[in-house]
Amino acid sequence: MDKNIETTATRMSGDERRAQILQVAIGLFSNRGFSGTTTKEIASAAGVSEAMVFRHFATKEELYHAILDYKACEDGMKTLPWEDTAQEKAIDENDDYKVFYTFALKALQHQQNDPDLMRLLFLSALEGHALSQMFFDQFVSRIYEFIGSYIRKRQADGAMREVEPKIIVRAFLGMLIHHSLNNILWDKSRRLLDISNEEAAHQFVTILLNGVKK
Amino acid sequence: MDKNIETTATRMSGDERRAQILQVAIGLFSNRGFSGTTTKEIASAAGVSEAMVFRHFATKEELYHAILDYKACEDGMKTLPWEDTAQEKAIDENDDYKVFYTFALKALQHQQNDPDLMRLLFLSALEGHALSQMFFDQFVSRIYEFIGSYIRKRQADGAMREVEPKIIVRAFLGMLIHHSLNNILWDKSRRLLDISNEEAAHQFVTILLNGVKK
DNA sequence: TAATAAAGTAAGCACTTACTTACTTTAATT
DNA sequence: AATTAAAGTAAGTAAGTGCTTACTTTATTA
Repeated sequence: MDKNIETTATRMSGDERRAQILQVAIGLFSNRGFSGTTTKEIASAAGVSEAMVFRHFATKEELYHAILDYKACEDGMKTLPWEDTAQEKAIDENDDYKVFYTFALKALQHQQNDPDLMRLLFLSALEGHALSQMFFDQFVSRIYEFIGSYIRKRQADGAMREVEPKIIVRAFLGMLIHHSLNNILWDKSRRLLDISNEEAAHQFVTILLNGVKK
Repeated sequence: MDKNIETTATRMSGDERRAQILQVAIGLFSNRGFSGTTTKEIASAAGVSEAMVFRHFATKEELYHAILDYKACEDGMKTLPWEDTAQEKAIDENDDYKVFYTFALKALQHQQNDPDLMRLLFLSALEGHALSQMFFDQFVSRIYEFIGSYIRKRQADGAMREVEPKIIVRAFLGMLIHHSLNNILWDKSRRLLDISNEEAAHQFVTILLNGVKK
């Protein structure tokens, strides 16, 4: 009578099924955390028996690792600033506003489009998973270096005050990440503050640049 | 032979035991989350049988609620800005730096002294517990109003640019909370950035105030 | 078209979970 | 010194938990 509407030829190849289980698990882990998600839930959300989950991933832990790898590497690493030609041009031209605005807008959009990544990263950090630390060491410290070195250059130009660049980066990332976190966690309906990513990026960057210029 | 060293007359009154279980549970819940903590662990960390935990708190959920109540109300509500005479004086005198610096330093110190509160709040938000939302609605929105109204006053004075105050508050809180979160979660050894609370408060406030002044 | 390998499952294993029950120990009170 | 009420426990329970086993179904290919 009321069987699944489009799930007729559901049998997938091994790779397809593995990828699908991974996707489904991302949604669950990022909303309920590691210990809040059961392998049974994952299996039934994927529409297969639990045994299939364990055929593709030896342990629950291994599945979790695979997700963090996938999310942090595939998803996080390649979507961010370096290798962006517009950004490079702005850097060469010392167009402070453009450099920071481009970065900010990209970050805010990325976080809005994929809240799972942020949830996953915070949850794994809070739950003390090692992969979170690895992500921080590899990815975040590279951002500090990237923006920090631009700031150093502008300080040498006499265009910015002599403040430890890392502090400026922290202030900047703080605004961006905290804003996204607010939107994702507490103020989903934007009752407290409802602004577009463009507006947010503009205002944060304006505050920051006025705050550090000479 | 090697029994507990000081645990001779361990029998406590009901209230004492209840309070002790609560304390012990705070430590566990804030480090492992709700579903990552077992009632057995709580009991043995408190040095009693599981049955005692359930005598004082009907369910695990109820214990968790009691903790969030205790932490958010007792701990968070009363330690913050309002009712501080020095703060009130600074507000009356329009001493922007003092107003924001005092707030920032207090917040940073509080977060450093009691990382459990922050962990608890983020974990419960990520795990989707209702109490987290309640805390946000009651506490955070009041901070927005408190700082926001001061900003509005200074804007009327012509001392600050006409930016939606809530955006400024978000930028400010973003710097503070993100900085604490970094220290608590990823950069515990302060390898990336090692500054005192005073230094951090000073730099963040300087950036913010220069960023919004007219 | 029969052989084969991979996709799939049902049922269960050993163990853990939140929570209970029936009982014992301790300390205050009469 | 006997009574009583509360603090405490040992040993459960039923319903999960991650994970396995022994088996069946389906698609490909020799």
